[in-house]
Amino acid sequence: MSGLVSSPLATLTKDIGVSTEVKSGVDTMRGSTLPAYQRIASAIRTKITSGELAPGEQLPTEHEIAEQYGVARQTVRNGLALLVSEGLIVSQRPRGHFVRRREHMIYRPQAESRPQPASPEMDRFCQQITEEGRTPTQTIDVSLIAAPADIAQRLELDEGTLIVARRRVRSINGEPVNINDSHFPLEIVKDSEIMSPADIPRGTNQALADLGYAQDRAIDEYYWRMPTPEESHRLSLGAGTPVVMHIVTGYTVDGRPVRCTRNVLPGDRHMIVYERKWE
Amino acid sequence: MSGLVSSPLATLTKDIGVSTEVKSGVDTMRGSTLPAYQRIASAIRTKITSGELAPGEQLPTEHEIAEQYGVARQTVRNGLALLVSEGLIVSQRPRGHFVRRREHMIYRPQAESRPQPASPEMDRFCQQITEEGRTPTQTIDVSLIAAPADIAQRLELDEGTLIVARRRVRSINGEPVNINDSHFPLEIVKDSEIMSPADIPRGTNQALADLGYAQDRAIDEYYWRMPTPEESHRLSLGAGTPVVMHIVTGYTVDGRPVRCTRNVLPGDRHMIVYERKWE
DNA sequence: TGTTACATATTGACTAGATAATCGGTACTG
DNA sequence: CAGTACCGATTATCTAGTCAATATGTAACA
Repeated sequence: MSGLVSSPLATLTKDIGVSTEVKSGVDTMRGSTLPAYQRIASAIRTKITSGELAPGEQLPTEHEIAEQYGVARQTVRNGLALLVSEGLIVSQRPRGHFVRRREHMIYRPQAESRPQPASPEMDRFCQQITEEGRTPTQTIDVSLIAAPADIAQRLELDEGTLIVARRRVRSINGEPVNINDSHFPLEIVKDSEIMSPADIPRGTNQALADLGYAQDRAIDEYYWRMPTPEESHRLSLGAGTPVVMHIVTGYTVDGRPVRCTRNVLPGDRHMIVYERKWE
Repeated sequence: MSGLVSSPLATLTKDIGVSTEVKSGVDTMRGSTLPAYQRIASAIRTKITSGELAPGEQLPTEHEIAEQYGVARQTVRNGLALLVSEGLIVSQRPRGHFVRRREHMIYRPQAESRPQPASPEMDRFCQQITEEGRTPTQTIDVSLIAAPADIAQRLELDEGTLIVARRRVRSINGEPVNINDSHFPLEIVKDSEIMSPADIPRGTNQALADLGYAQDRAIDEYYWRMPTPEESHRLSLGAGTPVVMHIVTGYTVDGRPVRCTRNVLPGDRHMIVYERKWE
């Protein structure tokens, strides 16, 4: 369906992209008036970004930090909460606070419409990143629902029209990594294998093509936000990890929308890669 | 450079995509043992997502909520902090807490390599979204820097090699909306107009082409995280708004990387749109 | 030896205050 | 009428504690 299954899975151990040449932040701008909990957070943040505190390393206890800075424990807790909400540390009760490990998985939406890497650059690019051979598992659930507003708009149907929803949660090593909900107009997929909650090895896109609705174009939309509690739970997300909504609308050659897929990608486990050609 | 300037700017007043058919979350799963501050957050969250509390509307004061639930004010504050970190409400001291307004701006990376919408679907799609005619402003700053690791890797140079960094902050109505830092190998742009901190109306890509380094392909990477304090400050971000890192590497027809651009997009102001053709 | 029970350290949740900062409005003054 | 000084409401920060929950290691026990 999307690029996840068919594209190479890989992890980036190096935390690329967080600019290192950028120094000084809000913290140093008005040093004296900055509240204590922010000063504490800043100090720890600097230690993390500078590498003094390595990923996975344990922080001093709240009590120790409080003593060190001469403040109440609650003040330290406020500072740590800030770092947790930034996704820099995690709390493992009652063991302590730890610097978070971060690794990215490559997500390549184009893999569903392009069988192989299109150019040697893409090849080389993907090779620069260590590959791993892990096999994903998934659970599928198909149901008939009334089209919610956003899906209806994209499928050019009225809100509330009956459509087919094919929901999937994909996991790797038992850990869920993304939610993938595809929606189809009922009349198109009625009585087809898409209605059955079984895996379709050749892909739902091919199945759709076999029904006479081959996709010719697709529009990808992305936006990002903090997860709802429901998503946090379904994807077992920690605090401070944003999610990206990825919505794909597929069109036939006649310009008719035949598929609308909604992906939820957790921020700490994915990286999207596209290739683009000048025209 | 990127799609922002040349593509239509628009806002989505409707908060699309936040699934409405998804009910019940962690909050209702273990009602009795859930801590008070989470119960309070849950109740307010439900009022917001259900529409009972409209965007922009003011919440009761902390004192009032504390009285209503029979808890200490600090407990209410913990609950509100949760909602702030989720990006659902904002605090305007000392006026009170307000439900956050959310609107998205279309960001179309392909606009830099495709002069106009490629298909009628894309046209229609963009028209479905209200357009606005606002003019962006920008500040440019060019400097010679030692290549940081992530840029060096993509430009296939050694870390620390001198490169040209062309940094921009783009604003609309005085409000900054994105950070855009382009990097070029020094030998390519030496003594060219790209070195001057002035706007290049025809675009740096065209300028690069005029120097004999026309881009033929590009690779887009995206990943998302919570902003650093420096980014929060530069983009005047509120708490609970994640950012997307967008890294573009441009290649000539020979496969030589000639440009690496790093974009930082604040999560509450952007939506990325791609069009993709089946091949 | 293997298992169970317990002690301990640490974070999570919460209370009941105090003081500071800041916006909006009001009353006073020239 | 314009400007200024002040006041009140509200959030921000912080203190100094209490009690609860829970991994982890330790000691007792069968």
